[in-house]
Amino acid sequence: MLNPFIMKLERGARLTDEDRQVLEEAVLRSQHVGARKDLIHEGDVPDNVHLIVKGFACRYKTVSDGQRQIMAYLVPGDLCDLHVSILGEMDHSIATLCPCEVVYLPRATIEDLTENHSRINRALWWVTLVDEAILREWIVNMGRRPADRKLAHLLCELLMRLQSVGLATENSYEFSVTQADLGDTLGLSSVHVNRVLQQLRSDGLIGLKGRNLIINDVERLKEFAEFNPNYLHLKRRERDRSGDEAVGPAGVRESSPSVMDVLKRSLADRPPAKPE
Amino acid sequence: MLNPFIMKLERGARLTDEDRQVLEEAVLRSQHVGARKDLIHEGDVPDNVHLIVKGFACRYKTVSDGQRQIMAYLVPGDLCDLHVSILGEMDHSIATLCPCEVVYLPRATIEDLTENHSRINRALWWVTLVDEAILREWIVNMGRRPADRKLAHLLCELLMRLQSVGLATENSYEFSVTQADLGDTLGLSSVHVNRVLQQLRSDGLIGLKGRNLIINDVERLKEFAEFNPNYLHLKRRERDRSGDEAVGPAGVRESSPSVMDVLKRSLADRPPAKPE
DNA sequence: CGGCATTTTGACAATCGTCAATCAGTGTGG
DNA sequence: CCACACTGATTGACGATTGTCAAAATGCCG
Repeated sequence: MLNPFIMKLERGARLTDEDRQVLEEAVLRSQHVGARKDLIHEGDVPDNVHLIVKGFACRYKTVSDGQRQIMAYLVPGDLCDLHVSILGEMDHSIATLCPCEVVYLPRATIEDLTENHSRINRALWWVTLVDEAILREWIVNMGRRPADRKLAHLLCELLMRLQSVGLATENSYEFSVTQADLGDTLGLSSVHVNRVLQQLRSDGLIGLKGRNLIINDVERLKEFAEFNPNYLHLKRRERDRSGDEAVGPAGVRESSPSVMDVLKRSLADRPPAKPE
Repeated sequence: MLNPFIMKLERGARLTDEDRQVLEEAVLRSQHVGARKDLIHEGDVPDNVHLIVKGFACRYKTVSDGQRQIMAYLVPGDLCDLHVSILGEMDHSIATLCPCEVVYLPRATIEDLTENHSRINRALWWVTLVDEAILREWIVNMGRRPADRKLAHLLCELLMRLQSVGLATENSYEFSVTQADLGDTLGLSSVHVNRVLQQLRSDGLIGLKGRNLIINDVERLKEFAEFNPNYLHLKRRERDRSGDEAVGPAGVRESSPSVMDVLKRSLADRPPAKPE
C-alpha cells in the first residue's frame, strides 16, 4: 500500500525519489490511539507533529454551554499541527473520532524536512493552503446550505479526499463517525442528522452497511450537494510545479546520504515517541 | 499615521528598519475602488497581490440559488491573494464591501519580499496562519452560536483586528457594512440581522451613529459573545521572535532617515500601478 | 427635490432543536 | 449461552429560531 502522506504531498509538488525515501523513513513508527482521545489540547505548545495514518481525527473547539464544533476532519495523510511554532500555542484541540494510527514526528524532523528539502517544504505549505480552502468551503456549507445538502457535501468531500490517498473506491469508503459527531461538524443536532441521513438513504442517494458508506450515484449526490471540487486543488498543474526547481541549488540533491544518516540517527536515538 | 500593513506584520515577526523601509516603498500607490466591486474572481490566476489600505473587502462564494456566503473580512493591512501561486487558480472571489483604497502589488515585488527578506517572509506566513485560525473561529461562530451572539462575536473580532492596526478606538470603529452583507457573513437573512441589531442596541450593548459603531461596554459584549481573542494571536511572544535576530545586523536601524528619500524617489520613478 | 439603496415592520411558514422514550448492536462476565 | 450494561440510532411531540414575502419608512446623494 502506498503511503497516504506521500500520495498527498505529491499533489502539492513534484518530489524526487530521495524526498519520498526521506518521507517513508520519517513515518515508520505509528502508535495506536483509541477513539475519542485528545491528541492536542487548546493552549498546548506541542513538541510533536502528528500525522494521521489510519482513522479519522478532527480539529474542534468547545463553547461555554458544553457544545462542540468540529472545524476540520483529519484523514490519513493529514498533518495536525505543522506550523504551530510560528503561531505559538494551539488555539483549538485535536481529537480522534475513531480508533486511529498516529505517527508522532519530532519537531526537529519536520524542521529538517522543511529546511533541507525545498520540494517537501513547498508541498507542506501547499497542504496548509488547501486546508485553508477547505475551511472556506465549510463556511459556505454551514452558512448557505440546508441540512441535507450540508451532509451530502461533506460526504462528497470525504469521498474525494479519501480517493486521493487511496482509501476510497469509486463510490464508497469506510466511515466510522458517529451521528453526534456529524452534528458537531455541521452545526446540527444529532437528531436532525439522523433524520437527514434517513432521508438521503430513502432517496437512494447513499447506503450504509455497518461502517461502510456507499454512494449509489456519485454524480447525483454531487449535483444535489452542489459539490465543486475545485477547492481541493487535486488536479496537478504543470505550470505550478515548474517553479519547484528554482527554490534551491540543484546540487543539494547530492547531500542526500547525509540526510538519511540524520534521520536514521534520530530514529535510532529516540525512544519510541509517546503521546503527551 | 502608521502603515496598517506594517503594524500588522510587526506582530508576526520582528522587523528591521530596512524591512519596514522596503515595505513602505512597496505600498506607496493605492487606487480607489468603489463599493461592491470584484477585485478578483473565482477562477482567476491573478498577477497582482492586493493589499487593502482603507475600507473593508471580503472573500466570498456564490451558491447556485444566487445566495452569497462571505468567508472572510479583509481590513486595512490585509493581503488578498498572497499565496495563490502555490495553489494555482482562485477558488473564491474577493470584492469590496465599501469604497476602498487598494494597493496592487506586482507578484515580482512579493517574490522579492519573501525571498530576500526572511523576517518579512516569516511575517507573511504568520498572517496566513492567523487567517486560517480566523476561519476556524468563524466555523464555530456559524455552527454553535445563536444569531445575536454570532453578530456580537463578529463585532468583537473586528474591534480587536482594527485596534491592532490603529483603526479603532478603545470601543468604536467605522463600520460601513450593509445589513445584507452581515447576513451573507453570518449565514442569516438580512431581516434577521436587522432584528438582532435592534436587540443589541436596545440592550445597550452597542450603538450606531451613521457608519460609526460604538460598543458601550466592551467587556459585556465580549462576555455575551463568549469572545476569546486567543485565535487572533495578537500577543507578541518573546519566544517566537527570538529567532529573528539571527538574520541581519541590528545596525540597520540607523538607515531610517533615508526612508523618506526612498519614498520620494519611488513616487517619482514608478508609473502608478494599475488594476489588471 | 427625486431616485435609489438600505433599513424597518408585520404576518406567516419552514427548518431545526429539545426532550424523552424506545430500539438495536456490541461486548462482558457469569 | 444468556443477562446485563453501554453506546449509538431511531422515533414522536412540541417549541424556538430563523427565513420569506411584501410593504412602508428612512436615509443618502446628486
